[in-house]
Amino acid sequence: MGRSSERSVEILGAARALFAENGFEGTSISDIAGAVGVADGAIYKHFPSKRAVLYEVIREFYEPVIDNASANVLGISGTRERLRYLIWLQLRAFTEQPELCRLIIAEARPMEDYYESKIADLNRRYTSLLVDVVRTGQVEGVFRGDIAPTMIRDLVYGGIEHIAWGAATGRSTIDVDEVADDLTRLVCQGLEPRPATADQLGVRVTRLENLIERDQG
Amino acid sequence: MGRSSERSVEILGAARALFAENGFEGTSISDIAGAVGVADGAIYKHFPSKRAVLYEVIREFYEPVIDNASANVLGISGTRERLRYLIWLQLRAFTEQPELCRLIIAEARPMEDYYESKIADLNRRYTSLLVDVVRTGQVEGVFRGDIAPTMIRDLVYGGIEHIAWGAATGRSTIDVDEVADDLTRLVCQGLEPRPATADQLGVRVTRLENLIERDQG
DNA sequence: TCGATGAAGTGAATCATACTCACCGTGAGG
DNA sequence: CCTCACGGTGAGTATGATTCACTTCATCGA
Repeated sequence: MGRSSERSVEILGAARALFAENGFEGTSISDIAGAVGVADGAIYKHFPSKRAVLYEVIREFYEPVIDNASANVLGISGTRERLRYLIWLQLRAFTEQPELCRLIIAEARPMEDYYESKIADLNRRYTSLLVDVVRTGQVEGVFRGDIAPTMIRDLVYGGIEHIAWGAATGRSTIDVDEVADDLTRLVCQGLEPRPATADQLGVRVTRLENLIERDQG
Repeated sequence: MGRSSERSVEILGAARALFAENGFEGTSISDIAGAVGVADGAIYKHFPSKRAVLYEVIREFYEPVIDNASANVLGISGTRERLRYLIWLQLRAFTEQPELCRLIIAEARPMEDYYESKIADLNRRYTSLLVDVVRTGQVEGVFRGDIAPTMIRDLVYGGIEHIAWGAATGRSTIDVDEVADDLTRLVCQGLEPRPATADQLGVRVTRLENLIERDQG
């Protein structure tokens, strides 16, 4: 068992490097076995499939990131600051671990069984941090309550993905702090509860006037 | 030439149906050839590769969508209304053509050469409609000018993708009009120019005071 | 009418690659 | 000393994209 788990670690290390370098499709089992220095069949003594190797590589990377995030958000006070932190974290992941992010988004997520995999579970756990922050904001009254927190989650993470994709694939760069500021500002302002304006009241008064006149007519 | 292009149309029709049903990976050249009633090799007399067939299937679907969108946005007055229209269009695409959307996002986009393909060009043309709308809004003063319109584009389309993904893959449903309203409201409110608040002015006054005191000190 | 041409079609061969399997060697425990 | 499970081997299988030598046949200039 000792030797076996060491070998597993070796395999995962080699796989991670190769996947990051050449992608999942671009890496063959032979490549991984060759890098470790064993025959192809040996890989299957440790993992049931190439895909399982990929998922395990991702899990090893992802899990500490999530633990770190969950541990830290709670230490931040203020809904806006928490939101900014989560946005900033994600943007930083894209710029500091572009290959792994690319791997997750472009190679793992499109797979048939992704949504039943451990990786999808990790992702749900991770993004639910933001859902909780938004929900708290709504309870505290700093955010409008008439919009689903899950929609904000999708908007933010989907948006970040698109914004940072160029950076993750090396076709452009982003300023993490600046983008985090812009996004946080936009979302927080967009979620602000609005006091009644004269315009809105005007519409409602007109409607009432029309109703009353109809009654009288 | 007549026969040839007819055959190409047949191939694309069969491919589209099969790709939509079983995905790109789940469809073999033999499947397509079989559906058309020719030998495998015949496909390669019309398309250089399986991937080229996919790109062409997508292009045929995508191009009219874009032409329709470009023709119609200009007929809509008001920045907010135009924005809502583009958001609504995209959400509707996800609910009405879920298989094609899935194909583009999960199978075409992760490919190596996607960003050099015609499909990526079409996408750029399509999403630039929204960039133009936002830019116009900034020029007219209904939107803040201190945020990149391309960021809004990424936020909106990335957000929509995540929001509608469950619907595109049949794991959930969305109310297109409601989501379009929510998103439009959020983005427009988030982009509203803000009049100076006492808080902001306070920061600036303090800064000036400090500068003056230093000069005097 | 007829031979030349080339587009469309054929299907077996090639190549790449994930995965299986029958067998091997070894070291720890009985 | 025996055995047996575990890690390892590498040839074999299956699948699927792509190639290619060859065939068919409609068109066309002579």
